[in-house]
Amino acid sequence: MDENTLFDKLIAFTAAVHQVKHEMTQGIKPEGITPVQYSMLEYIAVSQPVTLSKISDCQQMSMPNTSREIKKLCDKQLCEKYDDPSDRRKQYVRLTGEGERVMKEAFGHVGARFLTRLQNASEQDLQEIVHAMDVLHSRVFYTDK
Amino acid sequence: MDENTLFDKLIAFTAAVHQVKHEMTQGIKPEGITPVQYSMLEYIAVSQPVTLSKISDCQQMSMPNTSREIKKLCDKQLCEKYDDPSDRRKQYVRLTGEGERVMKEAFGHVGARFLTRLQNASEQDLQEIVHAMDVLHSRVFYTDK
DNA sequence: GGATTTGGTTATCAAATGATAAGTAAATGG
DNA sequence: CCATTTACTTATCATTTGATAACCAAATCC
Repeated sequence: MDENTLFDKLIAFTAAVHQVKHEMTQGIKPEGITPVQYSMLEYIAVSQPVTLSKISDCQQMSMPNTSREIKKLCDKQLCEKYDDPSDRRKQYVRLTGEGERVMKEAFGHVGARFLTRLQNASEQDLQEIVHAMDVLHSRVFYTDK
Repeated sequence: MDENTLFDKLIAFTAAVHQVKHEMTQGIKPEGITPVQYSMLEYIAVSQPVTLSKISDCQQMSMPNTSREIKKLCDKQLCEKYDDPSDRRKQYVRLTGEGERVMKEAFGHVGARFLTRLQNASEQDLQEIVHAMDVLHSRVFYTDK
């Protein structure tokens, strides 16, 4: 396998995913939420409950800025903090009911848009697509570190 | 195929790609280039030559802002504009030699980081990965519209 | 050939984001 | 038990980004 071919494909592929995701999420962002906040909500939605430090790490933003943005999201009642009983320095963040609702709706819109791309795919095509995602997710785009 | 499973996987997958790409490109950004500018350079690198309107469309930023940022990149000698002889309103953008060099280096760093994720993959694994990218790129994450 | 559209520019403003310094309180480690 | 580290907060500032209005010149459209 030619290494450069692989790299070129990786670059092109990640760029494409990035762009399509960008298109898909255009206009769905809940009222009054900034892009960074949306991205945090998305991360919380799939990883909750999660500490501020973890959010800071994974979203690659400084703790002060993470703290500020989470505070804003809490003010908007989209998420809430609660103490870790075993370590009182730590605070976990989770979505509120409203936050769940908002993100569910956002994900629904994204889903609907993806659906238009998949509407003339056969059952077999879908199987293949799911398999491809599993392969790449587990082998290349894993995020645990 | 359960539609929700597919959506959940799509959401999780795009989030993972996004995050990994973010990690991969951390710290590689050439001196004095902002995130938006880097993203534009990346787009130009894989799509050149390309008009300002097209960049504006695909990067989903307004023409005034596109114009401003491209101007900055031209000032930095990373890209250059030239006229379309058949339509004198249009201007194409392409990387300069220096721009090519800078992006090649950036892509090289990203490639190297991906390599560490793939170092214990067999030839067969790599084939499978490339195939998976081809499937997803052509069926789900195509960007021509 | 005059109105409209297309492609792009300049200027300006507000908001979002990133970075830094300085602080608190709880846990951990000799 | 004192020093250090971890988890998080508050405040502040500069830069980036997004949005809008007003403009020019070339192309196109009746």
